[in-house]
Amino acid sequence: MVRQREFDKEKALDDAMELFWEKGYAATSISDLTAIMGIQRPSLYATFGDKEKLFEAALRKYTNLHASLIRTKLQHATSVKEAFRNLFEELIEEEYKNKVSKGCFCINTIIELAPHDEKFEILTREHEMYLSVIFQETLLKGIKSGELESNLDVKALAQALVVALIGITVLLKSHLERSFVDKSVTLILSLIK
Amino acid sequence: MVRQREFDKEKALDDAMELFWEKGYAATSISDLTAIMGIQRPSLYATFGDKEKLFEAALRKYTNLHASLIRTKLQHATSVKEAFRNLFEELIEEEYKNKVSKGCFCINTIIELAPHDEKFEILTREHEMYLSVIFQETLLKGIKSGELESNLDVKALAQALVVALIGITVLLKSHLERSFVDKSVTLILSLIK
DNA sequence: ATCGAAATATACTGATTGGTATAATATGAG
DNA sequence: CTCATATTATACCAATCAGTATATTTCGAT
Repeated sequence: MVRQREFDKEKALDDAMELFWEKGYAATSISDLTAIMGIQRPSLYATFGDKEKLFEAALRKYTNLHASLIRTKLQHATSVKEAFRNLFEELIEEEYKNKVSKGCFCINTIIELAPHDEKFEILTREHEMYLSVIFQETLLKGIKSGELESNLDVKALAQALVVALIGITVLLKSHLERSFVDKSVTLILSLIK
Repeated sequence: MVRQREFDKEKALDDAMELFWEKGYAATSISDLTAIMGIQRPSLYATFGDKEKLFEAALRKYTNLHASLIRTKLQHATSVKEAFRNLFEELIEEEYKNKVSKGCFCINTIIELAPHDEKFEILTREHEMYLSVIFQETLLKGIKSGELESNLDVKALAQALVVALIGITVLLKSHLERSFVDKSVTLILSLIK
């Protein structure tokens, strides 16, 4: 090792993640990336391989962050019902705040790349399955604490909540009126008994 | 008018719709389009304007077809519950049949273009709202016929069903295991009482 | 102080992008 | 038959694409 890298690799990857997240794979050019990452073209290729490798690294970073964020939010709540309500409401609040709604990087990739590239089909599928596992664990805790009914179909409910989360996230990107989103969320959360 | 067009405009638009639906806006080139539409480049521009205009025409054609397809399916059923069950199950069956899952052209566009182009934000939002109206009408018929409880919150339920439909459609693109999808659908449909 | 390896900056590659200019062809109106 | 017009086919445009060759700079090991 002789000359040290002048930029922060993780910071650069963060910047790439944000841009791919907002614009998708095809609509993001290498020039866009080097501009926002603040590095030169050959540095990008030397550090991250090529455009697809960089995208994959960015997506993996996102799914890890996203999973641990959701896990944390669900853990730090006294009531399971309240935890899920907060999860959905914060998502809604967040998306209405931003002018350009980026949605979920993983969902965006399911739509754009999963059907055409098995690598991303697997990566995104495993993330969604992992979310349902987190949801299951949370629901189980609620049953143990006596908050939720013991005959609840935990697996089905967790999976339905993932479906709802995805549906809501997509709808938020077209700025659907707030009451539409709120009403449907309330009804779906009523499945948690 | 002197020389008649040698190709069928609606047929060509159909072909463009299929390709945009499968690959999205950015990943579809004019060369891809002229190849599948079987026409020359200047014919495409003379007939449809430019790439974005062609995409918009294709999407409008899709949303019209999609809405009337769903309306028909819901009308031609004796039971409202069965009608919604069939709607979801046929969607699932269809997506598992195809090797490349195209999903829903409107949802794909919400993800790719709605956040960056108000024209598509509005177009896609209105389609999803229209679907919820079709769902509401169907649920109301079920109440009138006595099949459904009269105190049902029709609007909220219709909107929740749209959310679920979107979530399921997205998940099908990453080829999630069948039981995941089936279980969550069954639970969500249990909201129709 | 010198050498070599890695990171940098500039400039370049061939291929592809969306969009057109041009010229040949077809066809109905007069 | 002739002319005007719209459609066709070919060939082209500048701009941008992903990726790289080259040359310079940096800096620790010797």
